[in-house]
Amino acid sequence: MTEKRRRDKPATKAALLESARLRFARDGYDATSVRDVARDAGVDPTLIFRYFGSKKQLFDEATTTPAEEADLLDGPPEEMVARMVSSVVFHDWSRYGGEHPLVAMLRSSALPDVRERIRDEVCHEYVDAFEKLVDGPDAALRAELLSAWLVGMGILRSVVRTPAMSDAQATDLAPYVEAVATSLLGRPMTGVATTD
Amino acid sequence: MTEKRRRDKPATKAALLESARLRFARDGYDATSVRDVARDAGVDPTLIFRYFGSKKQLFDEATTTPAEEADLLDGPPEEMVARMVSSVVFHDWSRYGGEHPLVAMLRSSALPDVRERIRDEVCHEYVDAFEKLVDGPDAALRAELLSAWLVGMGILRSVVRTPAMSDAQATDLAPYVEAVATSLLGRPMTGVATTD
DNA sequence: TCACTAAGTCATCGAATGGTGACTTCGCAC
DNA sequence: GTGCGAAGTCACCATTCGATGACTTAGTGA
Repeated sequence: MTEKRRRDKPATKAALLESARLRFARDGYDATSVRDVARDAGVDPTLIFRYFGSKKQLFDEATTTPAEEADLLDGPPEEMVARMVSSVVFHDWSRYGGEHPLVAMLRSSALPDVRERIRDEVCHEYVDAFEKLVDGPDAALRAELLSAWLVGMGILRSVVRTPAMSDAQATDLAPYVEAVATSLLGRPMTGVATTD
Repeated sequence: MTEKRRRDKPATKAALLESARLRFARDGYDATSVRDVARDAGVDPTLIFRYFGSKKQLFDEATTTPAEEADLLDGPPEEMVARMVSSVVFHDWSRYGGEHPLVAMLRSSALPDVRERIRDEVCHEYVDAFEKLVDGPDAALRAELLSAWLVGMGILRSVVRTPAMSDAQATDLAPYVEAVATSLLGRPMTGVATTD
């Protein structure tokens, strides 16, 4: 990250985005200065304004999830919750400071549009998917209650670093994922995902 | 809050703490300036340093939960989870910007000692209490999984403002609280609390 | 080789930040 | 009333913040 780059705008932008992603995730928007980001990237701070316009626009660009991850909707429906748990809790998010981007973004949730982006992502990525699986009444509420569990697990594992959640493996959680998902969705779910 | 106070140190300190509590909860540590807090309290900014020493010490003093709330451990054990849900999700936290202090403090979780304080509070206030109720193996993990659900519910309701959770009443949640708590703790629990 | 353009640097701005010490004024005991 | 100590005010400091515009340098195509 610090090795000298020959003059190369795309590579410099990429380096800035990478540093920004990490800093903003780990320290939040306000605690991160453009000078910090530039120093991490080994780049002159003014390039941030040259390339992104402002600190806020750098933040926006750095924290929009790149939809890089394989779509979690693929695969057997009865494994969906297990797949989501695997993504939120067990995926390697070291590029985001060790937390799921959604969880990291909570640290910048004083910015009103960040709240909105979190809401959109939670709803579209998790609630909507769960809602279709609910068998019974209160589909929206039950889907949100399950989403809340995922968010909470991510937070307890990576932010709060509660002992049992920090040490847990996917197989440890499987039976409880199965039980709670089955209970909340009202249809049989399994706690293990075939793909990671 | 803005009405003139005759010279009264305790009242001035109290006003500063009240403003600080709200600002720090709503905007986080870094986005809150001592001048903001002082202005809200109708007080000269330098009094903050006079009375609290530094911004950080003001934060610490303002955000230590005053153990004011009735002890959640009182009451029938089978209602404990329902009581906790009622506290985290439905209690009026307007003094903290509308969020449970634990949830609000996540916004300042870039500060390492804040993380520790969150962990301590989650463990002592929720995990420990739940752990004693678990009937079966994995007591610690299952207690944390239930705590994670509470934290997630608080976040989805007050920070993310997901539609169903925002509109939900305690009675809407009761059957699901009962089912999930019973499932995770391995013993029959009830979803309604006799006291608020 | 040389000039032109894009990439990167430099000096600097004004505002805001946390923090300090000397000063003034209020309120109460006598 | 009058001191005197506490409560509150004022001027100010060093630093850092986001941001700007003029400048220099490197790479490339002709």
